[in-house]
Amino acid sequence: MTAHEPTRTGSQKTAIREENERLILRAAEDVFANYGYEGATTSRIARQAGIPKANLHYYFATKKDLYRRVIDNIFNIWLEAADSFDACDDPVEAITRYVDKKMDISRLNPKGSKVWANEIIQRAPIIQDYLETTLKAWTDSRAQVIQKWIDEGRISAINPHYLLYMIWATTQHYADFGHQIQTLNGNKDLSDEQYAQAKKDVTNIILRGIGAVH
Amino acid sequence: MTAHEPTRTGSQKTAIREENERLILRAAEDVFANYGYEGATTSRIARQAGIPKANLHYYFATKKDLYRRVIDNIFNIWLEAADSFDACDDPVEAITRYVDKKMDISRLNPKGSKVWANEIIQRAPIIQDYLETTLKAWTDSRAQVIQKWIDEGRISAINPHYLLYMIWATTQHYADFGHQIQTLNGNKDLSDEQYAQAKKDVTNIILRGIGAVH
DNA sequence: TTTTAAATTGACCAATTGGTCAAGAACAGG
DNA sequence: CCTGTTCTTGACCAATTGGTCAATTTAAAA
Repeated sequence: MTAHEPTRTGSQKTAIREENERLILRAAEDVFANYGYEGATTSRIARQAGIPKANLHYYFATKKDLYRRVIDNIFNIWLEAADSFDACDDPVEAITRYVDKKMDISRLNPKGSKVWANEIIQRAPIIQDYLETTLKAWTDSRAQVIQKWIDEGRISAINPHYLLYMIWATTQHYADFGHQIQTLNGNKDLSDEQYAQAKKDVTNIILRGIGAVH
Repeated sequence: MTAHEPTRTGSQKTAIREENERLILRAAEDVFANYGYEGATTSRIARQAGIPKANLHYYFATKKDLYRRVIDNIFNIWLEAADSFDACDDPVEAITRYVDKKMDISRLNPKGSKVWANEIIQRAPIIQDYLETTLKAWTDSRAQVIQKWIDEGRISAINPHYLLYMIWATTQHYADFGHQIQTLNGNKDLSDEQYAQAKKDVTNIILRGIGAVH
């Protein structure tokens, strides 16, 4: 709980608080993504949110608190996308949907993905508990689903974990390495058509690669 | 040129200088990878190299100089690996070799890969020129090779760039997200056997995915 | 209106940062 | 040996950092 959080019973937030937290979180995501955790300064986040630094610390006691909230957000977005994996039992459709959603997230929310990547690269100093609990549980459970597909002969025998890593790596690459992709694309962002094509190529390579389609 | 570099004609370095630069660069790679550019402190790098901070600044005038040298290293390592792409005209063999080498680098030199990833995530503030010159030239040239394979009907029609991104993303993931992989592997590093299997799965999925093997 | 709580803010602080400097130590060639 | 260069290092500095605080204003409740 934040030090300055109102002490009223219940956790209802004022409209002012709600709005300001939203502004701060949006600015924080941007600054953390572009400068890393240490490179991000609370005064820069405050400036970008359009408020004095002291006011930022009124809403978020420490930089770490703020950071954790930003990571929370992207992690929950991914978990929601992951539901598409469960929505159906057909490997082709499940993987197609999952890749589709993750590619969309990389396009619409690249900053969150970058903050996550940064955190993992630096060995998850803040959110190691997420990895060991929520992420591990989700991963192992979906690996079982994939293993079932293998046992049923619907896809070829590969290690389910390495398939998941491949999907994560490829889809998140379009967010995390978006700047490199943009540069190699003649300093232009991928157009809607290009992005759609990338999505199609990625999906096809994976589906054919695991023998789900021929 | 470094401010304190000896002014003698020719660029021959003392043995002492050679050795100390090596020590510092090794420590710098580690610290930059684990803390990011801003999070890394010159005093920490110096401590890890076993020398006083003032001595570090005798060899490398600024933190930025040091950082650029570290990035230079990993970039050259990758460029060498990329030669395997040219060594042979068969798509199966070329891609197999390239993936193999890149996976090896991810295992043997994960820190360099992490520093690079960090730099790209933060929009390449220091090494943008590399992306626009060397990397762009290399990429476009190899995309042509891949396009030729497509035209000859040896692999299916996909966008060569998106295939390259997929290879980069997947192989580098084993370095950049190594900590996540380790956590999901029960907090144990991938064994030699596991890593070999991952390499095999990655290679097979890609080769089958682009219709190079059946 | 009065009263109480929430929100705002400039001024401030201790700690840390990248980098400097001057004085000396070690080393090389003659 | 001597002489000039390379190397080493503790002490130091201006700038920046995350975070605090007390004083004030705004909003909500009674």
